[in-house]
Amino acid sequence: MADIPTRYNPKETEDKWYRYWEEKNLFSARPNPHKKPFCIVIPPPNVTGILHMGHALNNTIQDILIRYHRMKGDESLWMPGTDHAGIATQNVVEKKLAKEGLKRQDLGREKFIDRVWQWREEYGSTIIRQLKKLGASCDWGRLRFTMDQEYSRAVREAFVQLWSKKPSGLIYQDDKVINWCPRCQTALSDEEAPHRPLKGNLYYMRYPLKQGLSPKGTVPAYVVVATTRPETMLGDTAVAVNPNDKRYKKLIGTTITLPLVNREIKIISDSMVDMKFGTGAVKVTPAHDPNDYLLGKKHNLSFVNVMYPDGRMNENAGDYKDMDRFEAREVILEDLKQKGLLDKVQPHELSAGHCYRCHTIIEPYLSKQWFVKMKPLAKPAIEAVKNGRIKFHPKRWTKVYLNWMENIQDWCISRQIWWGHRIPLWYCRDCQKLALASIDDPKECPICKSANLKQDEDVLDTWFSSWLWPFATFGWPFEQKKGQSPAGTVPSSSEDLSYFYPTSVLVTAPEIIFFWVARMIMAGMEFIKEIPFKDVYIHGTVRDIEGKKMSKSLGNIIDPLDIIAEYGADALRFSLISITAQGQDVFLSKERFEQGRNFANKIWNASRFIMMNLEQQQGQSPAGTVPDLCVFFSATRIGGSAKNLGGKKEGLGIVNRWILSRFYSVLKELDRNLAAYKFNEAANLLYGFFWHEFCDWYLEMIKSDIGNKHNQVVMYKVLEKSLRVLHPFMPFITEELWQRLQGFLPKGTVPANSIMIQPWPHIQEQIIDKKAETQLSSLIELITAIRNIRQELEIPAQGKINARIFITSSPRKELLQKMAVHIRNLAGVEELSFARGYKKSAGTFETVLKDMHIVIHLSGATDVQKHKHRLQEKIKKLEAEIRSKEKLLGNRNFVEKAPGEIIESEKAKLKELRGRFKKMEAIKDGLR
RNA sequence: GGGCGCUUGGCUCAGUUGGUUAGAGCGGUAGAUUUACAUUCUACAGGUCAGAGGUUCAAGUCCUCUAGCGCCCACCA
Repeated sequence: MADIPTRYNPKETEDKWYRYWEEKNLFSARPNPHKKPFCIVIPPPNVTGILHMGHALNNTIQDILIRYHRMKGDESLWMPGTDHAGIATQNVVEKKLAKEGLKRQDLGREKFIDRVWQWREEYGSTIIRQLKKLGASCDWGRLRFTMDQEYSRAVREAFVQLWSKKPSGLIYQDDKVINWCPRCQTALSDEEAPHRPLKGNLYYMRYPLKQGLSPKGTVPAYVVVATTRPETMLGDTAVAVNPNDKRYKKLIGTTITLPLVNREIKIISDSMVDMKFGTGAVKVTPAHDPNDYLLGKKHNLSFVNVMYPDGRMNENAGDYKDMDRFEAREVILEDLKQKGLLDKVQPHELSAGHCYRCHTIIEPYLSKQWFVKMKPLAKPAIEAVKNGRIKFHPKRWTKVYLNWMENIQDWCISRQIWWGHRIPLWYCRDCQKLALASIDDPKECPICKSANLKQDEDVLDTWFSSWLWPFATFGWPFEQKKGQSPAGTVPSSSEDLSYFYPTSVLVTAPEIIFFWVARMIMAGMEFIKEIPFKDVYIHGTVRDIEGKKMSKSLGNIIDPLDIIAEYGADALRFSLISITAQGQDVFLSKERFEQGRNFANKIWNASRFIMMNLEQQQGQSPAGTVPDLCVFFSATRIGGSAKNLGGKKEGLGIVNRWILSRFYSVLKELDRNLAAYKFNEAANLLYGFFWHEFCDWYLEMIKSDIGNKHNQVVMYKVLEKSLRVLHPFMPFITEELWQRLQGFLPKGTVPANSIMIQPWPHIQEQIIDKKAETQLSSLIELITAIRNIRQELEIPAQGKINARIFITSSPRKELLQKMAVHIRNLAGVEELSFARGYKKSAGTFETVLKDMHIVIHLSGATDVQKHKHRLQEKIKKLEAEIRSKEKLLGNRNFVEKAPGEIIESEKAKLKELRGRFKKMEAIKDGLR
């Protein structure tokens, strides 16, 4: 077949087939009562996202599952979409504005939001295009966006439901110290402010007592407090000590004059104070520390906020007003030093929250925010996992989930940004009351009927919309929906939801468990009263070869799109999967992708070879015109029983029976691995089977008689089925080759559309032939042994050797005789003979292999010493093995307690080893 | 302070419920090639499975402890 190039070129196939699949609408899924549903909702990437290796891994896994189930006959839906990613997207657009010298405030809220939408029109589909490059078979007709009108309605619905939950709503507003990002200028949830270690200092500051030194010197002049954030001292409203601390007992209730601001504050006592830390006296800043906030509440302290939202000091900071918080720190320290109030400075490792979007150090900040009460939501979500309705894979994540859920804190959901779902609460400007929470924009105040209403300024946390993803994407809520979509297009009732929900599996990374997985479970239980998914598969994090997380700032990124361009999407997918052990992190280097590329090329060339030979047998005309082959193809109908082949299975010949048996044995294991989410094992299984068994042994063996009809049929069948089972892993190359193979189908058979909708091969137990598998592995062993001697003795490849095989069992002898042609061809043996009884002859080189004694006759000189040396080494190994077996079998405990079959096999093994040892010794002694 | 993961040939990693001689890819060494594929083929070398103890007839695999590395959570100012 002259038109098949010798190398696989992904560029010529990938886009072509992706377009084809989309045109044929092969990704779409609709409720089908005759099929089982299988559904995955995609973790919606940010609209600002560009495909990174984490995405590539995450989506390859999902695509494998979806394609696998689609082929297995499930109605398989992969629901796609993107996330509006409030803060991230707003930041991107603000940066763009900054280049024009503008701030978002210059535009105003509405115009700014218009700009964001504009931005999303232009760039928002980048990630979708990239997912397509990867081969993702999402049902794109259903693409959702969390800011879509329909979706936004779901968000409001969820808010209002929680708000109006009986007996008391689950949403409340409160003044609390929350995580504040001074750069993004918004509140964040605890999850959005991960703690990172920070090198800093512990500053010991002297706070003078108001009464000063007592006459007898029994009271000190000052109390020393330690802090890592000196700038917050401007907001101190107390100093706290432990009530049991003898050092400070007398001072409790006395007054301190706070330096620099000269505020009078009290020394209070609280058991929360750790006597062992610092000086045992702690400054209390209720407006800038969550602990101090609690103390402040408990002891009725005043709350002095000393910062503007942007992290500069405010009017409460006196002389330090308008300084940045870290600049103020330095100046304050200097001023304290001047006054002799800086006691000492110690280096100190601390950890501080960082904004997960811009990495700025979080300021604990007192402000009025909206919260969701989480305990009531967590309860059923904990139950769903505890009773096994939702399972984590690997299991260990269950504990992580439960631990978090059982200690869950209320969720701060208000954000002081513009891009997002605005909180659906309205206030009346006239009666000055909170008017209502509503799904639709209200026209008037329900209390005073005024139309002068104002909506809350804040937007909701992005995750407040994502947690609804598994059902909001199906059009929830339904009852309020008016009007159906045009007949026969997208079902707009709850039909989809009731068919596909609960979804089958959620695939994501560990860092998303709290943000999203846990919350989706809570939302599912709360709003649908049903779990959102049955399985959660947590895969590892993609790291660079040194174990660092890949990130732009570290500059260690391997761009999946570069890999696709260089090696192809299939290579990217296959390599990623084959190195990703279940749930373990992935350490990546570019070279890793060569394996995938090489494998793709191997598949390509094996197919090329087979097609060339099918064609050669059939002349240049389309294959199906050769009647003989037609008969065979129709007799064997894909998936048909091998018994139909040429009358009976035996007629196929042992090599064909072997490869068919291996295929189905591998298939069995493949199914097992996929069901257990062991993708790497599945991939490596296919790799080993296709490359080493099918190409290196099977094709090499049938090569010499490739025109044989049995060989023709079997090589075709195994190739065709291998392509199918490889398809979920490597969709593009398998489609390309499978389409080419269609040309060999008998005339009149209508070729199917695409490999992706072919049935997944059924396991055919009657074709699995363990006897043939054993026989072939013994043949392979024999051939390998002869090759080994050959190379050991440095016999050139063209050098002729003759071999005589002594074998006592006559059925085994007959069998080997039948396969003699393979021994000749693959081991390069010219004259081959078999005999039952061993006879010593001169000028030979020998080795012993289980029940076979191999004698090689050579012409020409060879290195006898080398051979002898190697023999000696093998004998040594044998001796060691024999000794350990003897010891084992000599152990009374073993003989009494081990299962009979184990003992028997050990005995047989020992016998065989002893026999082999004897023969090897004899061979060695025969050598001079 | 809790929790989790990892430690297996030069490198990167697999190893199901304990049961023959612990596997793969890359790298190394030696050889092959007008043959489907040099993105190839063949053969070889290389491992006391981090350390110690325990359970067991039998441990890379189960238990305990130790060491090193990594991650997550937590209000040590």
